[in-house]
Amino acid sequence: MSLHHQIRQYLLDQAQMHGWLAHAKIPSERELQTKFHASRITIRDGLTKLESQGFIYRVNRKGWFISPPRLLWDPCHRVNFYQQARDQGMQPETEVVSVNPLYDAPLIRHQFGMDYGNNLELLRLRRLDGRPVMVERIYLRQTDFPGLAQQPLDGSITELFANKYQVQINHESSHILVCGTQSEEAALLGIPEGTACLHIERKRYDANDRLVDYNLEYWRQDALELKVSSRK
Amino acid sequence: MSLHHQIRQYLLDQAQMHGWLAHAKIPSERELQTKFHASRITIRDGLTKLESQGFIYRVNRKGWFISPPRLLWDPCHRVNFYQQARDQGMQPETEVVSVNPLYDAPLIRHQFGMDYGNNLELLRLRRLDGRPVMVERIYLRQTDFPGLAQQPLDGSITELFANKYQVQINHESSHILVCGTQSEEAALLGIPEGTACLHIERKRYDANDRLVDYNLEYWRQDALELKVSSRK
DNA sequence: GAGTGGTCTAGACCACCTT
DNA sequence: AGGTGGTCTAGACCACTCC
Repeated sequence: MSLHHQIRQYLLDQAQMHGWLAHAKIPSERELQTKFHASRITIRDGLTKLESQGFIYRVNRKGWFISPPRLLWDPCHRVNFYQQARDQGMQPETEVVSVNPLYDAPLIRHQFGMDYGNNLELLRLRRLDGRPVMVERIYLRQTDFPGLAQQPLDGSITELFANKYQVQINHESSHILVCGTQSEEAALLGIPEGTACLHIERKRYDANDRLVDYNLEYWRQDALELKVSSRK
Repeated sequence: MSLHHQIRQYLLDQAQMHGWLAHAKIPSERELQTKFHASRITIRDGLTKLESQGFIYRVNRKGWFISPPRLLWDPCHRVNFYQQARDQGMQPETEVVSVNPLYDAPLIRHQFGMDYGNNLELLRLRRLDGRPVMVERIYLRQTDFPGLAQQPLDGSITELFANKYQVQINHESSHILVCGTQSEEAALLGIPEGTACLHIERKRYDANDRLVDYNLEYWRQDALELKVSSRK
């Protein structure tokens, strides 16, 4: 029986015995070493595998913790993040990390076609029950949303578009894949650079098929479960 | 600069210099060891990280290879797997691993409600350009599809439903998440047990809202990119 | 200062694949 | 038989967190 199975079983047993809950800290790597008479690398291999399966997660230099249930999310019937989280008994938070004009970013500007103008990047970190779970970069045309940086940006961007600027999202297209985190995203999420994450790239359009915003999301891979339904 | 970055950069440079393509074998771990004057564990850490990012993949005890482009897949406008793959210049194959009646599987039978009857499990392995990329388990009611096991099962199940049994899929619901592979799935995909994979759970219904089939897919995480559009 | 994970070295033996 | 990855030991030092 391979080691990460043993560790998994041990953690499951302990969790049941001691009533461990989501976010509970598990014994340190050195404790597990003596418990299993194994070397630290072996233990870490097992923990890393459990992490990649979404069973535990790590906080840099603090420890390993039991993963909570995933947030269930429907990218099509896109309801408000706060609503969605609260409905599932989680405490959502949003932190605005930075708002910056983009002077030179050909790949982003290319998304907006010939319609250049200065683009704006909004970088936000979202938490559930205090744990950072997602970093998103939102790109839009500064000219579409004058004075946006002075608005409260920690709520629903969609609602801000609609209420302050009379811009309605009509339809959207998303790509979903597993990829690695870049250094800034990793630092914000509190995970080592290069750790795999669930990546969602989304383009949202108005009723005239004009791109309104371009959105890159990076989710801790144990934090999200997507739900997609085809039309009936 | 962290090691997996160095390795990544080295591999990218080499790939460009030598014109490496998708599925090209990269130097063995021991070769990389001498090249980087690093211990094997350090090398493996780097390779494992590159793997979890979808940049390289492994074949058990054979080596590490450059990942090909991902198959782009829309679970809503569910076109035929073969069609989708060929349109993207990939060579698709399907292997029927087993077809077995399920006598006792409460979790599966529960999906089919009170309407028990013997359920059937169809286990298939799908390849792209010779590489195993996905394992799927399809569950259905034996009574809905008499003699199914005698039909050719390596093509589109949806078309078989429609053409041989006059059963039309009307709508479906999918859940998408990252999880670990069980031993049988891992063995079929040729990866170590417990490796993270992209998991899709799908339920498909007829026009009367009756569950037709229940489908569990396990994708190598570097093999797939999902595309989802909201209605316009 | 003590404890945590992050990174790394220098070996070892095994199972399996290729030749 | 020789090469590959899979698994493992027994150490080490560092950066950071907590107290």
